[in-house]
Amino acid sequence: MQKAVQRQQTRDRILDAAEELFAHRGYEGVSVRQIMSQAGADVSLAYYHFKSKRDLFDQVMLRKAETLNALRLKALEALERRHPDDAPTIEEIIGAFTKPLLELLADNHEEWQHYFQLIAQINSSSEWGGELMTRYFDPLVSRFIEALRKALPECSNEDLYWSYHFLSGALTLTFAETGRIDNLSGGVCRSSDMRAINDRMPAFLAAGFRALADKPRD
Amino acid sequence: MQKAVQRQQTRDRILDAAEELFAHRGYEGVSVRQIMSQAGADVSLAYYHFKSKRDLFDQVMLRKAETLNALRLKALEALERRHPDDAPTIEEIIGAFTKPLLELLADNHEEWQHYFQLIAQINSSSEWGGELMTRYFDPLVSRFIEALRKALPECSNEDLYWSYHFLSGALTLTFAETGRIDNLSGGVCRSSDMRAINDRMPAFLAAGFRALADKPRD
DNA sequence: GTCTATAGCTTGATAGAC
DNA sequence: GTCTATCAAGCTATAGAC
Repeated sequence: MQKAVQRQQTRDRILDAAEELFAHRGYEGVSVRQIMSQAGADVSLAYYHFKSKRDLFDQVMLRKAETLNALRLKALEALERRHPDDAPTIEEIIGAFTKPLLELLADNHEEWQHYFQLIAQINSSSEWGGELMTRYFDPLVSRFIEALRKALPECSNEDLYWSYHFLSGALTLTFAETGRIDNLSGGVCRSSDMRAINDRMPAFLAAGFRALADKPRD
Repeated sequence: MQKAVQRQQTRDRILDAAEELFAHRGYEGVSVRQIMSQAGADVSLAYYHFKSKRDLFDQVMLRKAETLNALRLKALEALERRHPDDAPTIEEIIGAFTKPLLELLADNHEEWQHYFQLIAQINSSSEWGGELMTRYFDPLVSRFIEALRKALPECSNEDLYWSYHFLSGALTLTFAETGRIDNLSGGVCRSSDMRAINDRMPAFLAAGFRALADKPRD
């Protein structure tokens, strides 16, 4: 039993190191050697625990996606239970989508920050964005879009998907905490100010959804 | 004179090849050899025309940023000339920010698509996003934010900067054309449908700006 | 300005001892 | 399971002929 525990711990240390380095420098910007050096283990162990560098990357993506998707689904289902007859507001549904991220960051900032930085890069990558985001997140996203459809029955499918797409861009960039808004605003705003984000993002995006839903059809 | 022309042509071919490959696979995912092979020239020529791989990358970024910034400034100034006394609407200002991208894509799709894919990756990169986007785009962005401030005098500085930040995420992801919305929507929406984007993005984002500007202050 | 050739290093991945 | 040692390939960058 002790062996199995240690095995899992080593595996996790490798995944943690890979997550952080991939998040900062991208898949191609990091070598297996650098990952194992940060994990404090020998290079050959990477290939004992994982099939290849690419397999290691996939496991990094998958590990936290499962946790995040489960929390988001739980938040949405709790919201729907509170509205057995009517539909929740757009703000509430978007809140169920974003609140889990804020809570995970509040609990363990560094660890989840690395993951969200990684997701932001993948989402914007022309090579991997379409395939990987679809694989890891779209089943859950479809579930959220269903909820949004019920709350905006007059909204066309196209408007709904484009609205979600704009949301996705704003969300992933925001949680990447690149520091750009700090520079642009001369210090007035800070990338890491999760309270400022929570106060603004759902309202901003919900207004966008409504604007497209209410827009007169051509 | 002929020599100077050929020199410039070779330089441009190298920049074109670098732009396309960096856009698809990122800075670290591409070798100078691959770039020069695509450009149809010898590896050593890369180091004749550019100081290093990183210098080549910087020149790729700079070349089109200058064109794009100039067109955006022209669009904003033309808009302001049409409103000598009153302020333009938020939609019009956002339109002046996004229309140049659509026009450049309409004229020369492939070339500018590569550049926008590159920008999307840089913007979302935790390593480079803050620094490079600031360097290449923030002077112009500050000019746009000034115009938005005039159109939304009741809006706080913080709300303005955060609103622009959400805009930036939505915009760069959209023009990256990753194909994700094609997958998510089951083909209902297409990443490359610039008409659909032009019909929706300014309205979506303008509504977001107004929602934050009108939000009661705590 | 464009080539050949190569220095000096790092890469992903594996074989085999213990 | 964890090490040492290593391979073949690819990398950035430069020196020097023409």
